[in-house]
Amino acid sequence: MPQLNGGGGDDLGANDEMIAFKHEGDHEEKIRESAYTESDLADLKSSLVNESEISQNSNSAVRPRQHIQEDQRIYTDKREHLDDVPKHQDGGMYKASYSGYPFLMLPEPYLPNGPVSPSSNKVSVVQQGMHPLTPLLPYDHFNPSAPHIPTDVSQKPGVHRHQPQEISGFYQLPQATRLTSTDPSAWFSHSLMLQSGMHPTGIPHPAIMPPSGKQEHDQFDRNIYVKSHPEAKREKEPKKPVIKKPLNAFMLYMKEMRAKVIAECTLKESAAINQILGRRWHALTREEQAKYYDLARKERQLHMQLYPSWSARDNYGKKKRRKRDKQDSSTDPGSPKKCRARFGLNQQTDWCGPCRCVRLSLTHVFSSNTTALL
DNA sequence: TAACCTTTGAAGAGG
DNA sequence: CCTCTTCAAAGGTTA
Repeated sequence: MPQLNGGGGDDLGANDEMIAFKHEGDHEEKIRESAYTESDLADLKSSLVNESEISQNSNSAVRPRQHIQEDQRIYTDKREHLDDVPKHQDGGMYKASYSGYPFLMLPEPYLPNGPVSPSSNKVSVVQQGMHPLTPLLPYDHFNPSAPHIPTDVSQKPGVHRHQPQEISGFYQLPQATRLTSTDPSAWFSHSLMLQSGMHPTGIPHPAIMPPSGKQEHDQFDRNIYVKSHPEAKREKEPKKPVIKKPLNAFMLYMKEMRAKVIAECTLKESAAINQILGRRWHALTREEQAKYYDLARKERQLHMQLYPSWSARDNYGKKKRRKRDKQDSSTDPGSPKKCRARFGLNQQTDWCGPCRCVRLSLTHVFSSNTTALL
């Protein structure tokens, strides 16, 4: 997979973004689908969804190299477009206040009472009664009224003590929830967080996980490890808390949209939900995706500042994996993804539940997008 | 009980 | 430089 400019590039998207459904079988599915007679509206819609994806992706997910390069050229345009977004947002979008998230400031369209961007209505990220990104932002445990605000910022060498102006602007706390300290660096104390899994405000950072890696919501408040048995813990040798990877754009999108898809679909199986979300992700406009790329970029920036010495490599091997036989699911009859390929559109009664739901969801996506576009 | 499944994207490793 | 692998989330499923 082509690499983004991880350094100064500060990308908003991945280079292969235009190569949709790189995973096995999608190309095959598309071919099969296009071969079917469009006997019902749902099928038509579904096909058109794929067509739109295909057209975005130069007609196929599996193509000769020159086509891929073409994609990358196209994608470069997209990147340029995406790169523009934060520039616009620097003008103040991210200075908008947002309660519940300590670091990331959100563009106005995200605000519960803020203006709604007309471009953001296709797959709305705004949810009733809550901040639209609340479900995806892992920091909703943040308690601005935390009594403990350390005045002593860790002097650990190598840790950035002063947030760049850009960051402090981006991560400016909302008025109602702002800490009494006006020094953003006071929010971040690397050594403190590493030692205790806690944010210097006394609030644990979501990226910090117990060595077990297992999330225990009652103890961690989402991702945050809080020792419940300090004595017992003390006996064990102090293991370094696991600092998780920052979430990428799609992960942020999934966090936000998962509940919505589950509600629409009654499914809870994450594998199926994620398939739906993956397709919906591709159905998003560039602008809509740009929001998440931008959020992810800021996540990475924040993560880098919080844990300058952290590397993704640190977590390699943390998960014990069974023999990952990376089987080609196109040859795996048990793969729920392949029901359409196996049974065809005309025998959807043979499809498993997840596949039926994926299809229904795609139909829904198509309807939404078409409505929005019209 | 813990890995698997499933998705995209980021990052690292290795050829 | 390119390709492959791993890990981020999540929750039902499976070994």
